[in-house]
Amino acid sequence: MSSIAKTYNPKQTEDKWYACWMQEGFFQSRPNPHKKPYTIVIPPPNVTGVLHMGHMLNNTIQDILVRRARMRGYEACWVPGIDHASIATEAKVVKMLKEEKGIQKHELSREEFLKYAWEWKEKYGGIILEQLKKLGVSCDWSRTRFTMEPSMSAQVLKVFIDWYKAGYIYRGLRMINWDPQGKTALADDEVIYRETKSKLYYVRYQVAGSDEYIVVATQRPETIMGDVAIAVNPQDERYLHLHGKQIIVPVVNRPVPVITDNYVDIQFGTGCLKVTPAHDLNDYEIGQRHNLPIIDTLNADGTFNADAFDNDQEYLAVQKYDKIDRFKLRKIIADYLEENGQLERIDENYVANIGYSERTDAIVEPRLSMQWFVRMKELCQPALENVMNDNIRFYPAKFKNTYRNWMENVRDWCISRQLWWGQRIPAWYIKGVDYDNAFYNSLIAVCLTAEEALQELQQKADLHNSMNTLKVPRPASVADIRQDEDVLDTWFSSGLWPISVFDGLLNPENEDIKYYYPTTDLVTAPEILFFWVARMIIAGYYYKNDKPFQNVYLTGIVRDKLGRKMSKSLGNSPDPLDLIDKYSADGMRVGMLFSSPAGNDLLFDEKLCEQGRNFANKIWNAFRLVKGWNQGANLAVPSANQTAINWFEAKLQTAIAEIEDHYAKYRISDALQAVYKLIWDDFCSWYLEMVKPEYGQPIDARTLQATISFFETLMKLLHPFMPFITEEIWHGLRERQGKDYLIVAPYPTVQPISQAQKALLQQAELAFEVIQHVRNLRNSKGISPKEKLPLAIKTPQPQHYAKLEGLIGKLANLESLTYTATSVENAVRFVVKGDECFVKLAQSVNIEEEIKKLEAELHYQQGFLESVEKKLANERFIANAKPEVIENERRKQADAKAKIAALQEALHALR
RNA sequence: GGAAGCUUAGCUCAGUUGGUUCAGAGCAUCUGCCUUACAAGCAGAGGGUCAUAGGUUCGAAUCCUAUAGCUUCCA
Repeated sequence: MSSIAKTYNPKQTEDKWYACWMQEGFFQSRPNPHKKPYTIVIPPPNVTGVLHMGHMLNNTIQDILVRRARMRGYEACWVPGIDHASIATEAKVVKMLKEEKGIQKHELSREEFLKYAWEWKEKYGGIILEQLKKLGVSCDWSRTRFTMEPSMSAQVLKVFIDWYKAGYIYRGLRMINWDPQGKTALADDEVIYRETKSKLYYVRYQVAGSDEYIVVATQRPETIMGDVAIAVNPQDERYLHLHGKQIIVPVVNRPVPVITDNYVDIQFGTGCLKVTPAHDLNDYEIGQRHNLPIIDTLNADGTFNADAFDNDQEYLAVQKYDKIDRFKLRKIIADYLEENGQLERIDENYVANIGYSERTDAIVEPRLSMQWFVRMKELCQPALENVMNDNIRFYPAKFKNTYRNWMENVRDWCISRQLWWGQRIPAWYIKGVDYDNAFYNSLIAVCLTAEEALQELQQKADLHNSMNTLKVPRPASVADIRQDEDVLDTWFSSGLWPISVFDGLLNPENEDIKYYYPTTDLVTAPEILFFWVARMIIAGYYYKNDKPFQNVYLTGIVRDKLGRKMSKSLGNSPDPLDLIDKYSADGMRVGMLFSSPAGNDLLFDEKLCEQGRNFANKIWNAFRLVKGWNQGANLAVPSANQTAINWFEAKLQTAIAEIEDHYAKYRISDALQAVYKLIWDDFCSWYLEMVKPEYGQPIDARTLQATISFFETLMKLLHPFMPFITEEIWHGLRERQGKDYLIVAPYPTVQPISQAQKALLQQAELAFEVIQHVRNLRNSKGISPKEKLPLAIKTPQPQHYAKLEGLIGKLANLESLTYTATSVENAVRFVVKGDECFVKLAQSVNIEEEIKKLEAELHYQQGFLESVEKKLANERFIANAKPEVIENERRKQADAKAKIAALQEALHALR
């Protein structure tokens, strides 16, 4: 025994076994017609990211599922990979170039920039995947994919072209969310709304041809120059007299009409709304309804654009503001209004819901822009249906609601990004044609190469010129055409992930896609239910006419103890690698799981990892104990040991069934909890104590072999959660040959238990109760656990105890266990079921105390019996309740009666 | 503004079809133990009007309604 360390040392163990598993190729998967596939595609982490607690949780769960499937005989395939994270990566590379090399992005050509970006990706891109190995994840690393590698990009472009040709992708002028810092459009869901303290400016607008003025409340005075109308609610009596009048817009002195629109909230501000269609989504919609002009006063970088003003007088008025940043301009305009007596007041305590870019955190600007869109409505139909009818199951199911809500109100998806890092949109234009005008949309070629595009554009130009008086130039060579500058949204490529990782779009008949698709489980965060999950489902039904995965397990958000989301800026996130270092990967995995029911956020506490580490140590010491036993020659198995073996065998079977049930419902942390209890409580605290030989004594062969075999089963059950220590112990329990590794050992299956086993489990419960009473008695009387005590049981059914006598004697440290027909004098007594138990003590018994204790128990039992009998006396209960429920109440009644009788007898004897 | 969800022990959470010996676990607390596998441990104990108010039912933590508080998603 001395050769095994007293505390478990995970460090070498973990590195050793991970290397072994890799070398033996256990993670690698190939289509195998003799096995059923079990497939997971990893939610690809960002190339820019660092490992955080969310990855830990997410990948721990995936690994548990994969490892269990592998042991259960499935062909388990976990495909890892990373995504290119267009905006985030480009921002990082731009920053790096500026800080390290003093290069501005605009000084570089697209090709030069991309060269740097790829270098950056090569250097940092795989970090997370490397770090995940420390966690023990069993991904098939030979299948690692990257969303921008050529074969993946080719698939992305194919989809763009397909969907364009099918009419699902179009180019259009839309109000989009513009990130002035990233200088790119954002999808709706890339905008994060936060309550932000702001100011509300009350500005006076003069009514044309009168001295009257109205007051308009605005949060953004810098947009005043783009005002094209004043809107009031038609019901608003304060402004009835202004209907049809003209109002003079300050600064530019533009007369604009007063219009009425139900959108205007009478309560908000003054009830007058300035309408600036170019800079507010609602205003844009009002503008559309009322046929208002659009004056776009902002440049792409968020500065003022004086060129937007066609009217000379207006141009002269605003010329001085040209190229001034929007926030500086806000101040300037406010000051200007103030000086001209047009600013009535400022509400300094206004809180507005302001949109920020998810990537750059810049305040998002609504902007009209020519972008590419996916028409969602029709594509979403099968994706919605198949979730609602449970063809794809969500765990927890409550997310179906959220999903439906989004799918039913889905809006077209803006997929173009004004960036370089990403798949460049395969759309081609004729140089010299003004494509800002949607009229020329018919002169766009969507195809892979410039050569194809040239041909197509020539034809289109010819056709156009034959039908229109406004001619366009006919491109003579590829030099006369240009490709779209923009790239595609990253989610456009990750939405294809479950198909594209198997090369299923360009090579749809290949072995892999046929075998592994649809994948089995997807584990991800609810935050990206729409970004990602929904889009994979859409693509899945479009291209494979089948779901991309059968089950979606949605994890919670990892928060700190105070319930705050873990973030770098708050500094409240521990470094997962430090935690692994401190508590081992096994400990960390257990810590993550301990408090994470599906879909609920988990408040992470390092204590849980500590608990995981302690658990590993507990197992380790159980292992030390068993390894320390010497098998005695020709020793017969003692009957107490045989009972212990029979009991644990039965216990094990019920636990396996329970664990199985938890897994079936994706209650992973409950499954862990059940394994934890089985090992710590049932195996270590009860079973090992039952069979443990006295110090230095040998153990019989039957018991030793049974114990080792139990230990093996337990390691199998625990392996998905704690892969390292279990593999270590697996190899420590027996000599192993060849590929006899736990990672591929067959997982225990549920065996039904017999009536005899059920009875034994019940008898053991009774015995445990007796043992606990005796232990409690020692505690309360200050009697040492070493002092042996005599126990007498007064029972009409001694056979209930017969099998476990030896074990009761051992675990309660009894001097004797006898049955008695009469009360034992001068003894401490307790009642188990209907049986009175007596422990005679050397010290004298405090009769008063004993009476009090028994009376309290009696009082409770009587109350309980009363409630049960009330139920049974109720005719309607007897009439309505299910037979087994009534049966149960009868049993409760009988048990309580027996117990009361025993208690009364005990009290009678004492008095 | 629209929608969904949550509220159970000091803390974090289970509680499956309404009925299992007064509602369970882990952590924390308290008591006693350095008992020859384990102090990263052992043996025990205490702790809950299941948010509030009604309702349905023989029976409610569980179903319904309202109220309060919290959270998330969408706009």
